[in-house]
Amino acid sequence: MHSLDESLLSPLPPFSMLDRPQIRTILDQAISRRANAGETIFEEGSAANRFFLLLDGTIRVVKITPDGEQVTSLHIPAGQLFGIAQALGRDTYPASAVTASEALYLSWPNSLWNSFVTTYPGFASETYKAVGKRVNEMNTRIVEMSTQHVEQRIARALLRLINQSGRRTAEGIEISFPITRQDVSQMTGTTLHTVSRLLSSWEKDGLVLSKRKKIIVCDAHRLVLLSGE
Amino acid sequence: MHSLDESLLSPLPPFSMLDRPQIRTILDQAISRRANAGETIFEEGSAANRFFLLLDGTIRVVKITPDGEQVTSLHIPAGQLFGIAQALGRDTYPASAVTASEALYLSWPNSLWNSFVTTYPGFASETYKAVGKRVNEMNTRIVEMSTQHVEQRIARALLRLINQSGRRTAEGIEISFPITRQDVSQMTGTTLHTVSRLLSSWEKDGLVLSKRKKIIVCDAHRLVLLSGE
DNA sequence: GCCCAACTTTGCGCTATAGCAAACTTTGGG
DNA sequence: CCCAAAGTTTGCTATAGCGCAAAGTTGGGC
Repeated sequence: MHSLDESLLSPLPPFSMLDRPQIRTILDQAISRRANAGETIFEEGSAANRFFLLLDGTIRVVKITPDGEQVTSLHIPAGQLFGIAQALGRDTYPASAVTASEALYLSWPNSLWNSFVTTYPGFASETYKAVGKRVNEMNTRIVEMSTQHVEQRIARALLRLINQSGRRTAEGIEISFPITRQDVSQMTGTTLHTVSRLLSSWEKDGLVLSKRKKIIVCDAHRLVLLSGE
Repeated sequence: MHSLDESLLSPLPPFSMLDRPQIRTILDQAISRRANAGETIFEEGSAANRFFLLLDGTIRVVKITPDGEQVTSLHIPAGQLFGIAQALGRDTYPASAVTASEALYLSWPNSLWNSFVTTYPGFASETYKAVGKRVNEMNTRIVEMSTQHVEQRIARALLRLINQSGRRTAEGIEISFPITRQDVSQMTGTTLHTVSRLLSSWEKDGLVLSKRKKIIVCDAHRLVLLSGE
């Protein structure tokens, strides 16, 4: 495990107020790992004894129902903390974390959480801000699922994805990690069939462009209209 | 505004580790208010400059969609903190708080939040535990809405309500605040019509008993079965 | 005690979407 | 280069639950 550079962490909100020696200490306490796409980093319900920072890639936060269905509650882009059960006063992870693409991440034992919170200025507040954003996103999901049609929900899901982890290309904005119809259906509470039909018809209309495991939004503006403002 | 008794707060989790003089100080800084059923305590999006504790009654946490539809994301029973935007690093309330019944509550200016968190042992951790529980509840909602049918969702909603604020009566367990079909539909993402039909048929089967603005669960066990284990 | 507004019930038709099924396509590995 | 596995498309059918409409019921305020 070779030494990581301080510049990795210094631009990230939770650490932005710290000086290099502080970041050095934090890095030296971290374990760094790489994971292939589709690997599970931690499992729902298991003892939460570490917290994580995603350096590269995307993480899917997934819940599994008693009858085996998967529901994706959140996507975590690079640069964010995850698995922060401590911030929610929990000693067990509320959901599983699965890599959507190849990922690089750091982790620390929970025993360090308190010292991070108390000794590093800005860490606590930025963390709770992140929690707040996720709570907000979940809330939005609930509202959407209660009031909107599948078409609008899928449109919004795509918009959220390109917003959060879009990559500009010649044809439009591409979702920067592999994503299947199935994945989208798990994010929107539908079936892969419906997603497939919808994407096909959008592709005919030039709204999107999709290959296997890949979605490119060509006309974000019209998608916004479809999503119901 | 007469003085409140320390025994009001001492059994509540966020304050349970404090001694009477500490609670006295906290109480003396609080403003106490009463609200009728249906009153809005604070509005989604408005500046979050106070935080609250519900002493009596029930609060509905409500979001309103651009086209005026209401979605209830949470119910808060007596004894819990609410409007704790600070804990989520926000400076604006993420949803509106509406009283479901007559309510009694305390509130403090946000400027005191930090001192509460730092000077009162247990306050921070208990608060974040509460946040964690709510996050969990929201997650559950999302999973339910994604995978379950209306019947199951409504069954669960009722079970959750009697669990959280049920009152034992001769006929069964009664939801301890006035609740309409409309309210239930806003909690489950359906229409009042569907809720009405379902409640009627459940009443025929002896599962529930409902009057105007009142629901009593007679056979919780069979309701659990309906909810899909 | 009566009236009105707020709730509730119920019927009917419609449609968005799930469910099922089967064929097709892509891709990576042996 | 071919095969298997994973992902995608598409057609058909069934139906849950919504939207609309209209009539009933309840209870609080005057």
